[in-house]
Amino acid sequence: MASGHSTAPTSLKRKHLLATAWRLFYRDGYRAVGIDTLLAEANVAKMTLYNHFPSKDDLIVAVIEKRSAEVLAGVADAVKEAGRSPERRLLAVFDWLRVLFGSDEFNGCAFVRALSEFPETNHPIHQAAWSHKQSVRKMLVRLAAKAGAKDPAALADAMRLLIDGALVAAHATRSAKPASVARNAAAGLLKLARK
Amino acid sequence: MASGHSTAPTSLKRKHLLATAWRLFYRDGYRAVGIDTLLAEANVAKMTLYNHFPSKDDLIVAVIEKRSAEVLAGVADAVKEAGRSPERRLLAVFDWLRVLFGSDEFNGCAFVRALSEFPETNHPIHQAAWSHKQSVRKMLVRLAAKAGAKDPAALADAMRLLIDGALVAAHATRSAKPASVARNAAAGLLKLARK
DNA sequence: CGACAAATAGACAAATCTGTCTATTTCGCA
DNA sequence: TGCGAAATAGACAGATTTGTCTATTTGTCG
Repeated sequence: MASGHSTAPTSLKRKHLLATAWRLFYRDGYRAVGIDTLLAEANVAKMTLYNHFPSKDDLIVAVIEKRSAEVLAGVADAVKEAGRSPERRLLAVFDWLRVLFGSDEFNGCAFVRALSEFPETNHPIHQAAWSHKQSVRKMLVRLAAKAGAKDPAALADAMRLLIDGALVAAHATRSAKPASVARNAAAGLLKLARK
Repeated sequence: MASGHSTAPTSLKRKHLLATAWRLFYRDGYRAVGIDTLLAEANVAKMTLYNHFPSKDDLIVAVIEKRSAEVLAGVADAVKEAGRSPERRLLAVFDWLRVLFGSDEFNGCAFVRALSEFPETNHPIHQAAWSHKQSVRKMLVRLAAKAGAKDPAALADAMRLLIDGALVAAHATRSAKPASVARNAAAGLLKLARK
């Protein structure tokens, strides 16, 4: 095995390609951005791309998985910063959302948009995007359980609806308000779920 | 003005094009379906299409507006069939969703998918799709007010999040369960909103 | 320096995209 | 039957799509 640069997933070029692909795909759409545009923007040769990724679809899947890891880490951080109160920890997701919505680069949910652009359930990109939503759900179930919900899975399911709905609304309105709406609703549902 | 066939919005060819476009766009995606594919499927000449619609984007907008009218009428029907109870009328939206999710052709929310495929806020297609969501919101505000919510707009906003979240989840899972999850959550929120 | 892997530019394929144009035929209606 | 609009097939433009291939250069490390 070679050491310095290789086609391994640690390659610098690969990381650069992933970063550029994320930026363009998220800004304009997965289908809307062509390979040539990406290569020009990244200043990378075409064969380098196809050396690291078998196809554009594989690149998209890699971008989604990378983004998923970042989001999960970001939310976990927000939970950690929320302190010890189980209720505050559960609702920290919506604080994270509020910050996200306030960002200039925010352009909707990359995963919802992937599900939309590749509507076929069996499509690898669709599955990668949904896999992320399932990971979020798992986190929500844990937090809901610690917050005293009688049926943590049910509360997590409802919260997921609020989150995805807020992502859609914030995208279209360019406003952070849906984060507050969702947070208030989730707080109410938690109250009911504890009784 | 001519009578029988014309380029007026009542044209038979135009309706046929809209119906075929809806079917293909909704199944495979707005960008994914090319003009040639649509024309072949509809058995219509290219110049006929461009005689009725200035561009593909205009066609997509027309498809979305047509679908919006159908959805609003369908939901209104569901509300009417729900009887007199204001609470049941408000929650009728979720019964309509359950039926939608159970359909074999269901493939996610055409409007969420349009927002996703055309993420730019100013884009006419994006605006047409969001305009539908605003119409739904107006309906929800009215129903929420009659159901006794202290802040009908706030309840409607929360319900919209639940609805859009359910549409996304039902798309990815091919299940009608999100309709029940959303309905239960909405019923809980209504209870809280009445106090 | 020598060797080898990685990255490069760019041609190329074969298909597809939206939209335009023309010449012809079909169709409805008076 | 004949007028005029509507629809047709099909060529065409010009750009763009993903992916392959080759020949060359760059870069790194022993």
